[in-house]
Amino acid sequence: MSVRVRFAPSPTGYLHVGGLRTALYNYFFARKHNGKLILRIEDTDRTRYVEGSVENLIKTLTWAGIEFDEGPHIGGPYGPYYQSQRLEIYRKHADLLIEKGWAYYAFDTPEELEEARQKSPHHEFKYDRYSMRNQFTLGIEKTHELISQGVPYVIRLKVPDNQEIQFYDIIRGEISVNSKDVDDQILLKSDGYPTYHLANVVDDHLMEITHIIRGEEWLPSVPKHILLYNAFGWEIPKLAHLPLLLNKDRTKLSKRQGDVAVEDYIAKGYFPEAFVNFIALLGWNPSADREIYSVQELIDKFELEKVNKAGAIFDVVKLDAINAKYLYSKPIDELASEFRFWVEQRGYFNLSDEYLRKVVALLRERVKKLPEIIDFAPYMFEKPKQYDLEYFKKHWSDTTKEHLENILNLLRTIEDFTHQTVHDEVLKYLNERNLKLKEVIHPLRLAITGLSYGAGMFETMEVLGKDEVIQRLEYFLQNILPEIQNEKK
RNA sequence: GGCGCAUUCGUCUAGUGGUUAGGACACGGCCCUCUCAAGGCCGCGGCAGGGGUUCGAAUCCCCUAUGCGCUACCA
Repeated sequence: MSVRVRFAPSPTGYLHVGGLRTALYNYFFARKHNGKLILRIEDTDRTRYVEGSVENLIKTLTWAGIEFDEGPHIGGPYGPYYQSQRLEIYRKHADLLIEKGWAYYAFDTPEELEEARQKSPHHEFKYDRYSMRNQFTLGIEKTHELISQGVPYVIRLKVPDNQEIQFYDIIRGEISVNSKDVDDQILLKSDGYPTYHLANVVDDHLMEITHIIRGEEWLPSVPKHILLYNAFGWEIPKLAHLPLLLNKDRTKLSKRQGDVAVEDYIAKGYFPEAFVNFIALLGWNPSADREIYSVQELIDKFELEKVNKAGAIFDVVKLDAINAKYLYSKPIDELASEFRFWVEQRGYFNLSDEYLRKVVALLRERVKKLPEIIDFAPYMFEKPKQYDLEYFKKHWSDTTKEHLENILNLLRTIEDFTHQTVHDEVLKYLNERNLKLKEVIHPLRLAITGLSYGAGMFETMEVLGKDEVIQRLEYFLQNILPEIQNEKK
């Protein structure tokens, strides 16, 4: 039987990084086994629905390079792929469970249930079908009467009293739970929508899903699902419950402690390849002898059996390191055109492709993310607004001004303004006077960039160009120098 | 509270009875050097604890501890 897996998010806003990893593992698994990947939207909670989130989900998944074979955006033979459009199907199956005696009607209101919960000492509440308001306490006739009168009701799963429910998880192995610890789960809500438990079992079966790969938070409800599969007489898909992604303090990854939306990382300028690479390695590792893998390699090497059991902390430092590796190795032209987007977002237009290419080539090794170049080297985009005074104090001597003026004149004479020529000329000047490069290179850097750090100074000068360099030197010597020397006193 | 799952350097992990417990990121040092990076070399640092089983345990079993998840007419 060919592999069919699904990613089934809830349209509640953004794509959670944990969700992305789940989607990724499903994607890897599907591709590796030449199977199908299905996108199914679990929108059975109308109160949590966020307008436009499905489009956003698909957009973000696409950014990450995940392609679906079936889904709401592309259709497919097992649709509809919105659960909200499958209500009759769930209703029919719920009725079937009632008929077979696997489910029953209940009339307790949310308020009544809440009250019962409050009364129990330590969250010990479990639905008691022999004391609450349902078809067992009310009787069949009364039940039908209430239903025909239009009294709201839910359909609950009738969980057997004391039965050991066993199942096998590909990642965790044999797991066993006694049914006495399983609640009579609501399957069909009073608004006619199914709960997750009914909907996912029915859909996974009807959509012929062969492997359920999802987050660990679903592990405790597997017994309910097993009961449902058995009640319907259906085969249970293979199960694989992924470990959770955690905050630095090992709590479940949450909004409070950083960004959890994939969209946030897109906005920060991480590359999709790098982000996917990083996320994929949280909870699974093909060999551990390196950390950079292409998507194709991840697909080829992926094995559910090798996924870790314990949760993994989402560490941005590592993400940055991986992103930096991609930044150092991507083709310059590709980076340059992408860089234009970030540069323009910051309000810098009218920069040539060639200029952006040079800036990226010179500075990419000094930052973790492409847009960081703008903050790291603002002098590439505008004249210095301020000058590092500490840097000035450290490298300025009584003769520095004179040398800078001489070098400025020297630069004016250079026709071929490349880093090599400038370097040679400046060094010639220094050698003639028996001076070291350090005596002028820092003052030059300060005058031209305002900062104490940056790429090689001759390379920087070449990129900025002769006119700009001369302008900046002149401006510094005439306007800035008197000012800061004044301050110094 | 109940039930379930988990536990190898700070972090991500390799490891499936015999290894000096390996790698990467981070951190520290050195080299390179016009600064900052990058790169190279070196270093720091770990099997949660306790019992078993075994000639031998990070690996198998049990207990404890800790963490996490679930315990909704949310997914």
